[in-house]
Formats: sequence, structure tokens, C-alpha cells
Amino acid sequence: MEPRSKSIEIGLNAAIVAVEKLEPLILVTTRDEAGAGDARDALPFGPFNPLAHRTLEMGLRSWVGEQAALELGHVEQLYTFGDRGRHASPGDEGPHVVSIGYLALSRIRENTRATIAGYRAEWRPWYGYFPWEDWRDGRPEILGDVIMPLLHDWAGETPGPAERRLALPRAVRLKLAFGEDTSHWDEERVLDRYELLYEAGLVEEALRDGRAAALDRGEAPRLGRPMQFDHRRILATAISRLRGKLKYRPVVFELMHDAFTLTELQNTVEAISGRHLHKQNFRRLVEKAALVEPTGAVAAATGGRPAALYRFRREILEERPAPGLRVGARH
Amino acid sequence: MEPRSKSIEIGLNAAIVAVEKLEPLILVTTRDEAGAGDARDALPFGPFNPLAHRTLEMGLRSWVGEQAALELGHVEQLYTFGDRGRHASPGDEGPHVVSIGYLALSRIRENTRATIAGYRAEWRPWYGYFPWEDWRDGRPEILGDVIMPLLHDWAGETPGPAERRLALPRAVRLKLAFGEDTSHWDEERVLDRYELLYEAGLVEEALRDGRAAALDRGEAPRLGRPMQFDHRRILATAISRLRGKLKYRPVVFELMHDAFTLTELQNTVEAISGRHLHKQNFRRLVEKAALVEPTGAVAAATGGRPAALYRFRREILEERPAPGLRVGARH
DNA sequence: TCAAAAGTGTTATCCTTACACCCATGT
DNA sequence: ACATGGGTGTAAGGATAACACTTTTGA
Repeated sequence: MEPRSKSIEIGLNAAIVAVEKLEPLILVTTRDEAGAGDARDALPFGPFNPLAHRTLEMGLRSWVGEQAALELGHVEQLYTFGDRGRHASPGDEGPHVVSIGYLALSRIRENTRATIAGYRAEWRPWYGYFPWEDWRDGRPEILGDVIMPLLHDWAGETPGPAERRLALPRAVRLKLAFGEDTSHWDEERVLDRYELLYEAGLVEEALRDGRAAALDRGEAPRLGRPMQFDHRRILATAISRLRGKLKYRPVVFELMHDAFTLTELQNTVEAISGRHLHKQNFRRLVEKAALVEPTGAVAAATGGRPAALYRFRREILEERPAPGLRVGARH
Repeated sequence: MEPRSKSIEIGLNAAIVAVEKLEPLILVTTRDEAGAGDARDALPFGPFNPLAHRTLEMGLRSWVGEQAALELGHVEQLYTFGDRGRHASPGDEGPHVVSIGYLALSRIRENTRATIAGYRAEWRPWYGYFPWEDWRDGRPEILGDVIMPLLHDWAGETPGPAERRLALPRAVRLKLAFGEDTSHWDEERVLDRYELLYEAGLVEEALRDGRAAALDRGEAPRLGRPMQFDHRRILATAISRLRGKLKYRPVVFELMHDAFTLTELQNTVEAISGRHLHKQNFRRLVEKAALVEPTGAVAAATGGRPAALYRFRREILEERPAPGLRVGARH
């Protein structure tokens, strides 16, 4: 192994989001091997070739279009992940891969291709990876039963010298990310929470990366469905960003059909933000924001009074600087 | 030239910010050649070597520390810029450079080294690069006199087919970025504004990158001080981000001395956000946010009643989820 | 006629904005 | 005494969060 240089490759990773039947889904690839128990979900990945594509985003759109037969709506760069060890497998050789994470929104289409670059591709609910993030039916029990007790144990331990120089002590970080009681949950801190769980050795990725802290803890649970490499970190970043963006950009509509009922819209927002919203306040918000207009038609009744159908008012983009659904604190 | 592969290098670019005497400054390097008229300011740049540093941020801190003898406070990744043509010089050879932009905050120290990697280093006011962003004394005249008329001309032209497929027409983008009348200025849209000026061919970088639109326009002004490559885009991103971050994180204090008067704090916030703030409202904001506490001492009078000195209350980090100075719309 | 979902009206509270005024010091 | 910047009290308006109730359909 040479001391000073190592070749670098750039990869583009996309967290492609769609919503269907009240569930936010993301597109993942899995190795479709029979007996292999260690097959893990991965985000679709494509190399960046500066000769073929003028910009990073164009490179991304192009291979997603080719390989998954998907057209993407809103696309935004999230973060560039370059930590050594992110592709850690014992005795790592080969080039260092720096990957640039992207968030992309899409409507589900039947004809999503079933394989991407030889891997099986499928849509999976994102809360499978982050069960503690779904508060739509109240606080998930796993938080009180499993997560918080273990994190409090972890916060009680004495950190190593490297960690002690960081700005905030463990207990404080815990309080900020997960809230104290059941009330101070900030749905945008998805990444903060995942990183604490990682540091505390409560997700499988931490064990795999060989963190000593994790090994100490005999039968620690492995929370949520794991992913390959650091893809769950990228996904956590994507969820954080999308939950925030909802509030000042009309991005939800990229996940809706052309016509929808207000309840469907509310359900979609709730699915993404992982919280239950107050019906009237949500409706007033939508109305005041002038984000939608009635189509005149009504939805085929789904077991009650038929609902009026609406469409997105594209003109809002020209009228207001930050058109979004500033969904508030509680309810 | 080979068709399919081109080697890629990763560079880290830092927009290092400090504030002194009411001016936000950034650290730039300049070629110190006698007659060379084309020497342009550049952001400090360092390569990323994954063998030497475990994470990107550690790599950045390390070479800034070594080369500029600066200790950085808050550091945050901004965006990864990889467009082909960003290092455009006619007949481009050599590796493609992808650069990861960072925002870093620092207090000015006398002993900032005078050269970085052989280039002269100095602190320069950031409004030199973006004169239209400084609204502290009201709307800058250059906006009404020069910028808006030229941008309106540009918005009136018929765009090419590639641009027409983009979401928003020129006139709408203009309105969103620069506001309609003097009142709807959103100080966070620094990057949007710079990119419009670039597309309209009103900054030197656009001419240099050989945009046809720019050449058409005979004696177009070259607004603001130019920078090398796409560094001014990185700086615009940094300013946007910092102006936004002020509002929900106590980052200003990284730019202040340990003890300061409330007026100094207000001046610093005004310098960064480029706006004049209402005195009482600012003070009430600071008080309600519980961000500071009196030291008990008073400042040596500077031509009036002596001011009480305050210090940052670090405890706030543990108390509130989003401690910042939510400076409001006007005033 | 009853369950299920759609849809509305109103009030208390807090936060933001703006106003106008008083205080302590140096010259 | 007066200029200069420091420092405060209070009222009007708007946005938010919560309340409970009516309407329209299908089974």
C-alpha cells in the first residue's frame, strides 16, 4: 500500500421517494441471491463521468432514466459523504469512493424497471428503516420500550477523550435529538437521531463498521432495517431535508396525482412528516397559502361523503416567495 | 483525448468568514505577480487525501490550520460543485476537479499567515464581490441604476430551447430573486441572484466561461469583484447559508469577542444579513431568546453612555432546540 | 338510520411590529 | 447644556392552535 495517494472515484447516490397508500416509499436495490443472508438494501448508485454529462445533476437524471425507467421531478443535492471507512470491508483495497447524495421525487409508475444494473429494484416503505420516525399514530412504542432506556445508558457512560472535545455532552445531544418528554419531538432531526443510534451501537451498521462501543453491549438490538455502506445515513439526510422543504416549497405536489382530495393531500404530508395534523388547521393553511384550486369534480366516494377534487395552482410559484405548508408544532 | 474516462480529483474549498469593524470579511488568496492583470482572488483550496484524513471536514481543518495558522469554529459543508467547465480554460486538459465547498467561521487573528501555499492571503470585505447585497443603508443604488434595467432587458429576450424547458420563465425568476419593488428583498437568495446575473452575462465569470449571451451585449458592466473558477458561486452559497443559519443557530457568537455590547452584536448581525434592524426589537429578541447574559462590566464609552457588556450563554445549547436570532421581515 | 368521512365557524393566545420616550456619559 | 449613543414600556395587528359542530354520502 502506498503512503500518499489513492485513486478516488465519485459516485452519485439517489434517495428516490414516492408516496402510495399513505406510505412514503424509496427505491432500493437488493442482491437477489438465494441463500445469502447478508444481502442488504442499497440506494441506486451510478458513477459520474464528467465527459458524458455537463453537470452532476444531469448525470444523475440520465442514469436513473436509463436504468430505472423513471422520470424524476424535483432533484436536489444533499451532502457529500467521503468518510474513510464508509465502504469499510475488512482489508479494504481499491479506490476510495466519495459519494454525493441526492434527494429525488417521483410518482410511482407501474413500469419501474425490476432490475437496476443487475440488481433487483423495489419500492420499500421508508419507515422500515426508521421505525421510530413514524408518529402518525402517536409515539412509537419502541421509543419508550427500547430506544430511550438504551440511549440513556449510553449517555451515562464516560466518553473517550476524542469525543469529550466535541461541543456537547451525550446527554445534551440526546435531549436535543429525541426530545425530553413526549412533546418536544422535532421531526426534522432524522439524521441527528440516526447518528446517535449509530454511535450508541444500536444499528447494525455500527457493528459492521467495527465500533468497539457497539461490541461491548452483548445483546444490543439492531434497530430498523439496515442498508449497505452508509446509505441509511444518506436516506436519513433525505428525509430530514424533505420534511423541512415541505414547509416552504410546494414539493408535495410532485408526489400527488394531478387531482386529489384535501384529505389525500393531508395524508401525504402526514406520511412524510411522520406526524398527525389537525384537519381544520391543515385546510385553512392550504386555503390561505392559495396552493390549490378546485377542479369542480368530486372523488368517487370512499366510504363517506364524496370529497371535492383539487389541483395544484402552478401560478403560486410566481406569486409568493416561499409557498409551502408551514405545518405547525403539534396536531 | 480519450472518450470514456478522465481522472477525477477532489478539492476542498473554504469560504472562511470573520467580521471586523462592521464588515464581514473572507480570506482569499491572490497571485502576487507584478504586471499580471489577470490575477484573480480565489478561495483557499486544499486537496483531499483520504489516507491522511478520516473525514472530509478533518481534512479541511487540518490544511487550514497548517497553512493559514487559523483555528476554525463552526465548519459546515455547503455544496459539491462538479460542473464541467468550472475550471474552464480554453483547451482544457488535465484532471476534472470536483470541489466541495465549505463555510467556516473564524475570529480574526493578527497572525493569520500572509501566504497560503505560495499565494498571498488576505482578508477582503465580502460586499466587494456582491455590492448589491448590502442594504444596511437602504437599497444600493446600483440596483436601480444598473442591475434591474439590464436584467429586465434580459428577461425580455427569448430564451433558447434548452432554457424554455426549465420550470420558470426569466421574468418570474427575476421577480423571485430580486423582488418586485424595493420591499420584497429576501436576503437569503444570494446565490439565486448571482446565478441570474451570471446567466444574463453581467459578471465577468460569465464572459470568461464563454457564454454567447454575454458577448452579444457589447459594453455590459462587470458587476462586483470577480473570482477565479466558480469561487464566487461558492461564496454566494456561503453567504446564503450563513444568513439563514443565523436565524436558528447561535453562530454569530463565533464571530464575536468573548464580551460584547448589544450594539456590537446587532452590528454584526446586520453586517452579515446586509439589513438594518430595529433596535428595540433586536434587543427584545436577544433577551427572549436568552442567548446572552451580562458580564457586569461596561464598555469603555465610545462617545455616549457606556454600554453593558454581555457574553454568550452556552447553556442555551442545552435548553432550546433552535436557538438563533429570528430577525424579522423589515427594520 | 347509522357509520364514515367531508367540511365549517369561532375564540383565546402569543408573537411580531411599530410607536415614542427616558437615561448616562463626555465635551 | 447638549450631543451621542444606550436602554425601556406599551399598544395594535396578525398568525396559530385549539375548541365543537354540521353536512353528505353508502350500506
